[in-house]
Amino acid sequence: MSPSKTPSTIPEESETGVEGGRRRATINDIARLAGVSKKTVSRVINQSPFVRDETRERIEAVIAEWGYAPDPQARGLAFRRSFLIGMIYDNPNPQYVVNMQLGLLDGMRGSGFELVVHPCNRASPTFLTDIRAFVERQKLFGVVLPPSVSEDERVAKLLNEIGCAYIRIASVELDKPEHMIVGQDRMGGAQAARHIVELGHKRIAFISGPETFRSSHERRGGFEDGLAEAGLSLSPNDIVQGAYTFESGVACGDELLSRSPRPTAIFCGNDEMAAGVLQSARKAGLSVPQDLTVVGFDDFQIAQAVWPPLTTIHTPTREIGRIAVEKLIGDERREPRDVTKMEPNLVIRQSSGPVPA
Amino acid sequence: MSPSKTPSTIPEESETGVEGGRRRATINDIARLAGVSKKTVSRVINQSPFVRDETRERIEAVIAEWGYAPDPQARGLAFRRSFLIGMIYDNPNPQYVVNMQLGLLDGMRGSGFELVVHPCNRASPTFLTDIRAFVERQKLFGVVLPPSVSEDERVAKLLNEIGCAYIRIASVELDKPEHMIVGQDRMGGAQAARHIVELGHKRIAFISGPETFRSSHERRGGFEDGLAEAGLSLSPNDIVQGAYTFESGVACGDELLSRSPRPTAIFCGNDEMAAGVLQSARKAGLSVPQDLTVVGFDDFQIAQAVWPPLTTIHTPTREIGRIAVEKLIGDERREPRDVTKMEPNLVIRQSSGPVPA
DNA sequence: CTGAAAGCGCTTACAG
DNA sequence: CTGAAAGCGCTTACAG
Repeated sequence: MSPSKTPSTIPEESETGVEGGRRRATINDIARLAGVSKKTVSRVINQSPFVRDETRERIEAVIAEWGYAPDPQARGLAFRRSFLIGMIYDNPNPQYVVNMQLGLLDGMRGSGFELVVHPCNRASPTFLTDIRAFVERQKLFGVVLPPSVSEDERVAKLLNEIGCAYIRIASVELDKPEHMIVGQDRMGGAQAARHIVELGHKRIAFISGPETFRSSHERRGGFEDGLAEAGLSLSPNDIVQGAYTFESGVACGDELLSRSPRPTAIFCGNDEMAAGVLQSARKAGLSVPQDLTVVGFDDFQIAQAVWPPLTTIHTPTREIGRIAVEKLIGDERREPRDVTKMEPNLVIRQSSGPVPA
Repeated sequence: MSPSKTPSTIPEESETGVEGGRRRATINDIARLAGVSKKTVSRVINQSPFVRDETRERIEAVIAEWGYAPDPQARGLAFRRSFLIGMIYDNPNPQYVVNMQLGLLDGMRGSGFELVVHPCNRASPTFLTDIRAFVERQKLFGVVLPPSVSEDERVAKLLNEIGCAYIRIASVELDKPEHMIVGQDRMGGAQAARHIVELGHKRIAFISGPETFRSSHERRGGFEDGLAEAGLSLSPNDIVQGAYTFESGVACGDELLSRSPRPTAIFCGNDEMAAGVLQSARKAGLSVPQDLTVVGFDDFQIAQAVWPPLTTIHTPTREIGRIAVEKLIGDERREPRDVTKMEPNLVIRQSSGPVPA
């Protein structure tokens, strides 16, 4: 087909080179077999437009035949950037972490990128140093930051300084559009409020997440927005501070349910706390939803594992992860990189019902 | 201190090179600054004994001063092996996955290795091809296989063929000692049996995990061992097949509790199913532990989130992860690489109690 | 549209 | 105990 300077075989190949072959093909092998220079093969790999169609097709055929895939380490060394994407997170919820990882992997499937996970601790004295060492040493292509580390301005500043691409996943827009995926927790809070209002409740309480999570404020704010639409509002007394944990849900539930008159509906900042309230209600001898309506947020596994199954606000965590990666590795020329917004939605199960007569 | 052939500075360094420095030091910089060849620096990095103490100290001082860390990509390219460790898994439990990841990261802290996660699906037609491509392309240093993918002999065979180091985490020894970490689920099953027997139960049932998980068999076998110690045994009728899911726990609970006479104690293959049985008991109007004793396995988060909190068998997932990595990257000369065994242990909470009068 | 040279930051033989 | 040369598998200038 075309002259090749050396024999058209790969040294040491005893079998097919694909199945059970001893040595993987390199760019040199492909170049030789296709009768071109390695630079031209490189152009094909990197989708350069400056290759004649005929040449490209010939090279692509050889690549396919040999099952060649460029070595990410060599490519990374030359590019001065690896093909690794870091997930840096401090979210304590296993379900969230796993869903997010699956979403990120969805987004990089077939791209040649790999996911490197990096839990962190914002309270650690080496917090920023650790992240910097991780990113610089691995020459990460980019990082994805879920809440609450996504809300830390120091991290964003650091990443900008060292020139590392990043996506922040948060409940509000806290950075330039190209860096943001917004979960719109506020909208979810309003959905919960409308549902509770429609059921006729008036004595309504809210269990908030920790102050340090932006989502705590958004979910509360949205809830108040939704109540306001019906002319209702939350007094400071109606808001109790939890910690997004099951135990804190129990404690907050205990406090709210001991009041007189007690609330007929409680909206919780997440499912864990809602599950805690369910347990608190049981201890108090109250039936859900007959005596008390409980609404959660997130729609993680626990929402369906408790009894009764929780009415909650579903957040599309996995989809958010996929879109985050696509935004990170995506084709810059494809579209203006505006902020990406995701919508939560209400899932009605059995923990919510009409206000008791 | 010693002659250096070129000026003792790093080009382009405008600041300290550590904080806010523009360029990271390379092996060449260190060699020049220490007045040695890069090969000698390489010897220090790789802990070669053939370096004079004085030389080593001088080089180490320069390395520390500049905060130099070798580039993993360049090192990997030369070594023909990356510094990435893969976790290949198909375990459906988020808590297990996260705990295992944390354990693996514990084991690699400070080592320069990074963790690349790779969920897989044993039912996929490209299952083995995917794993092969992942391992070969990334030139993985090694992989850790938790259950149930750890139980797949095809994967072990593939890894052996392509010469990739691996550790299998399983409930029994299914490979050479150097490849195994054994969870000893059998022992845990026996612990559950002894606890139930001590409480005086005679009508005892077992809800098994899926046939495809080795742990299902081990947990049952251990449970039967423990019962046998007290002269008790399980008839085929006392064993119901679940699927390690909450829903399957509900279904199996429904079946067992509709029998007459019904069992007074149910041992479940994992916590998820035990939580399902709790829900089933509630539907049937039974109190736990007054009317029914329920015992789980794993001691994941859900064990404490349900009501009553579950008596269960704690498995040290995170520790197992740490030890798996240590075994993988550990110093070969340190010790004979025998099989590593981990012990589960009984955690008594409120779902178990004396047999009803 | 294509290629020869130099380089990314390390290590492996091979000498001494 | 130490070093100069060659190479790992790619890409970036620079030519043509």
